[in-house]
Amino acid sequence: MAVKEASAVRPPARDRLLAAADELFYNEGVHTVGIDRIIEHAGVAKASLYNTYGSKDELVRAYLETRHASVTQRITRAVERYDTPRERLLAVFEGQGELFAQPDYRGCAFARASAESHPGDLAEQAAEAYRRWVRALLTELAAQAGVPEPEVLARELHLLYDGSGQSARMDHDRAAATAARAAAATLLDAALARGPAARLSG
Amino acid sequence: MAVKEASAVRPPARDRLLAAADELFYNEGVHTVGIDRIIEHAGVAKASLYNTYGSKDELVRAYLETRHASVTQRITRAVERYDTPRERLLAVFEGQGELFAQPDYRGCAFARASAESHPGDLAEQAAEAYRRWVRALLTELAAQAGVPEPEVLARELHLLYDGSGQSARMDHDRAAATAARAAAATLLDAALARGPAARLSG
DNA sequence: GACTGATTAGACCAGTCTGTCTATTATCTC
DNA sequence: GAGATAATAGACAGACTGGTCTAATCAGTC
Repeated sequence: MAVKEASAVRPPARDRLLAAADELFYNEGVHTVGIDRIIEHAGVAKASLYNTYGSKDELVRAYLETRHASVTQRITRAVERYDTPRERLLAVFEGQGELFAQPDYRGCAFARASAESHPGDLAEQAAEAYRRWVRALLTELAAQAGVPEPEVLARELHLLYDGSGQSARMDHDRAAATAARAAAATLLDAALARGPAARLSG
Repeated sequence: MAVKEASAVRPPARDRLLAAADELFYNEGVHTVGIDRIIEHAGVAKASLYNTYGSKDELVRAYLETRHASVTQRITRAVERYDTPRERLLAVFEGQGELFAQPDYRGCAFARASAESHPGDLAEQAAEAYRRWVRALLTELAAQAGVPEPEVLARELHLLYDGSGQSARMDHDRAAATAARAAAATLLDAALARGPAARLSG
């Protein structure tokens, strides 16, 4: 056995720091929460944070990457639960509803982080990547549903998606995703009624 | 003539401070912008700020009140431009489009300020008041349009309204309000088709 | 010119922030 | 036990924050 196998022996300090960052950054804001709060919450020395992540910015990046992976995975799984294109498209809002149902949901992490950041900042880049992912997913699912102009519908649905997140946060309305799903169904049906699918059925 | 008539002689320092606060707070964030930046931008001594507003918090309050008055006035005027209930309802999104068309639009001021603030904070209260105003307006206009359940439609339209603001900010898509208006028209028509108005016409 | 009152620039205070550094302690392999 | 490694607590630096205070300057009325 070698002296050490860095990849096999997982240092818990890194994970505890990330968990603490995730909780505090998300709940109280990236800007507001200081290094001292994080290392205290993680039970870790300050030097360990800087040995592990190098800077607060890098910790923020890791936090946002974790959020991105977690959210996209949840939405993807919700979509994969269904078979029909219509259900799969609407499932995006069901996945969003699952996010809202978490006990301490406080709004879209990227919208929050981006609102605190400067233009071109790390947080804004992460938010833009997330938005591109959502838009691409909605466009693809709209196309598979047979909508004549998938980009147009995807744009409208993205409005609902964003609005739903904001309403869940600011109105403390966890059923916002349900309303968004209903509105999305209406928009989808209207788009199909205007498109080639309507000609086939009519 | 008396020695001074405080209400007649308007001190420009107060207004210059408010203008500087409006510009800097909105563009760079309430938290990020410090007192020094504001007084420098306003061309005013620090003591004048504290003699006039008392604290940074009070300046933030004045800034948000100004924004509230300005935005609600713009939306109201857009609505009053039309006569038919349908046009008046959709005009809300036209007024929003006018906001987006401003050269340095950076998203809903209340969403931005609220994202930086703590729960129960001054900024969050202002954001909630603004949201209540929007929701009440949408509900009233939906009712006047003859929709059977105005609250339900208003909630969906509020999602579009919020999403539109967020898209305008984060996607730099100033035509977001146009997409929101189109989606709102679809939702309105669908709601009317389900309601008593449909029975009258069908 | 003298008085009043507002405004000015800027020093200053106490606190917070990120980040560095030192010195000590715990852990683990030999 | 010896030695290497990593984690620890915490002092410290430099920059920033909101806010107070002093002292000088300016305006307008008598």
